[in-house]
Amino acid sequence: MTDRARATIRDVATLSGLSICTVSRALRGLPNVSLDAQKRIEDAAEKLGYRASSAASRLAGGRTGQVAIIAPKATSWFFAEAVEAAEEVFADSGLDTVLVSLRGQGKVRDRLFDDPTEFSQRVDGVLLFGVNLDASQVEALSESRLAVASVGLEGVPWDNVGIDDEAAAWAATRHLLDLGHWDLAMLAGSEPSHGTVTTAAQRRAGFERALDEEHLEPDPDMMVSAPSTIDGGYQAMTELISTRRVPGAVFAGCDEAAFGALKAMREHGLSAPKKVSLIGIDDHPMSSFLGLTTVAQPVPDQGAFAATLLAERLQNHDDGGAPHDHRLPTPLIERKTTRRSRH
Amino acid sequence: MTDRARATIRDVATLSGLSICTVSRALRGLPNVSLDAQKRIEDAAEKLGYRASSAASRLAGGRTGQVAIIAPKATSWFFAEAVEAAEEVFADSGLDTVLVSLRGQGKVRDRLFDDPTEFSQRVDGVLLFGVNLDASQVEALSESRLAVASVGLEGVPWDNVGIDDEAAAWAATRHLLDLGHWDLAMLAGSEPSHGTVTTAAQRRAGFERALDEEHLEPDPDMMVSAPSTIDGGYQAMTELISTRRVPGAVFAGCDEAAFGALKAMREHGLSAPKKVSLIGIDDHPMSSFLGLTTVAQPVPDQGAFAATLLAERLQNHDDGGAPHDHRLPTPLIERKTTRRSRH
DNA sequence: CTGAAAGCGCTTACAG
DNA sequence: CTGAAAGCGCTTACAG
Repeated sequence: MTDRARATIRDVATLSGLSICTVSRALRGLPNVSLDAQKRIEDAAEKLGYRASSAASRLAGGRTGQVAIIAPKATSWFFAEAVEAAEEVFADSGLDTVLVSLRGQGKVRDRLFDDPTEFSQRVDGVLLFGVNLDASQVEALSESRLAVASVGLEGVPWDNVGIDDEAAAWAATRHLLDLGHWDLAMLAGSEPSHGTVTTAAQRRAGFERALDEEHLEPDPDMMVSAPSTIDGGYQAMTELISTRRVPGAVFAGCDEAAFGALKAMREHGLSAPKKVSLIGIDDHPMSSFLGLTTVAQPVPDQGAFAATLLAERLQNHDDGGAPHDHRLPTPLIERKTTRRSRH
Repeated sequence: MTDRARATIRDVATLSGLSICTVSRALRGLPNVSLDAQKRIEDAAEKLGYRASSAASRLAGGRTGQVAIIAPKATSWFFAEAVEAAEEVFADSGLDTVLVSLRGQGKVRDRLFDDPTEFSQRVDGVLLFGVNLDASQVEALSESRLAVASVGLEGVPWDNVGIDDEAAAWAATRHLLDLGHWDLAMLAGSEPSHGTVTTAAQRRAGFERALDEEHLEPDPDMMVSAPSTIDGGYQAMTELISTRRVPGAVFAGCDEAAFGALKAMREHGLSAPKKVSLIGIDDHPMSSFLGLTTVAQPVPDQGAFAATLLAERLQNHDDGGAPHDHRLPTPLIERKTTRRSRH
């Protein structure tokens, strides 16, 4: 193109009749600019369609106008939705978003986080999606000049947004118990479900707490570990049915595992809720299609909220007070795979 | 952090005993550098962990080291997978990827593409995913200094990767015909399926061509338009069954529509392939789970291939010859929703 | 409240 | 093949 030359700060200075440096101050909302100057500068900038060069600005020690979104995997339903929502918020805040997928590889993560300088050169802040860092990485990051926020982490020294996995699992189990089921099995995630190591463990804890409240002893045979995938759920449920026993109800640690379980049940002539009640967690887009009862987690909301917090910190030059851990609600959505026990 | 100062080009120059400008040339692979100098510079850069500042480099008129991935929507299965694959290729080529989601809104697209200067300031190239541009936007983009590549477009003056939608639809229909079905219905996409206006139309054309080859007249009643979503397929199939007639076989313009069709059939006591044979296109991750026969399109491959072409253009300073339109194969995957007609 | 000067780390002609 | 100089468009102290 044609790239008709963009207006520079010098053009704005000339047009407004003020110096470059006053323009710079005015446009960044810094103090020590008279009302009159401010107005003339804004008018000039507007008329010229001026937009600061991010490269020049960054080089001179200012902002890049960019944030990084870092996720273990961009293809999963969860991340795709959360990332899109976050990107939208950033775009509305005038920030470009750099996407960094860890591809599920710890080594990519470590290369990146062992030296946050890598980032601080190109972005103003990072939004972490379920990326588990070790203590020294957390420290390095929080001491960097970067603004940080995350989704689905625990005990981090920056703004975090997530759900209460333990409570969600408890609610799911509680639903089963309330329907009169006491012979419960759990398809428990055996690995980071959204990259967060703790998710699976917490969901298991919620399950156990609900049983405990009813003075029910969890049957080890009924706790089967399953990767948080359709196939994982399929394998686990198949194993349960064919080598152990058919429980009265099943709590799948995530919806995708529940889908697999559904398939395994069907293959064994069992159906939900007729023979077995089945509940999941997540409210995957396919869940309503399959009629799966589940405990929903708000996915775009988590991404958007965390992005908003990060954008605000950036706007306020990071003095937004102490970091906060936000837990979003997880409503139970009763559909067709659970019903009252006949016992 | 601590941000221990990064090595600059000056450090590399000092350590290697050469001038800044020779270092700059050497590191960018430009000619006019002696073998000896080249080696000393590379060693020094390596030892210092030197990486050029993208801001400085950009400001001085060089590269940004960034590419933009522009997609209508980051949440759909197709884009999530293709984008991730592309991001991976870019990362391996040392490029950061800026994610831009159009959120399905034409106005966001137009604001962006009516003035590509917007981009050229921050990225070296753009990868378009099914983003339909009008003629003047295409021209502006191709005349810009940006390298461009795309997935799923048609007749554009840059590298493009996609599938042959018409041929894929033909193959799907052919499969039905080969099974002895002649009473065919199509659930035809009524809108941009992946942002590309032409996808739906081409799939419809492929369907019609296959019928035509058998001298079958397409029955207008059996061509029902359906948004390319589960619900779209559900509504369309419901309408077909309840207000028209039950065909012998159904070709769904995409797998998600096929899922919805499956549900509608089930609700009407019909099952595939018992009463009706059903085939889709895409090979959505859920398709194997549901046993759907389909014509697969390679999704990560399309993203990765297009990204590779773009990265190569960038590497070769864009003199890679004339742009090429690549069509990837779409194999038929026979599963459980189609079978031989009993007529 | 305002501006002249220096400098951020590169690249681009231009000499040698 | 190599290097000194100018400049990219900003921001940051520092004077006024």
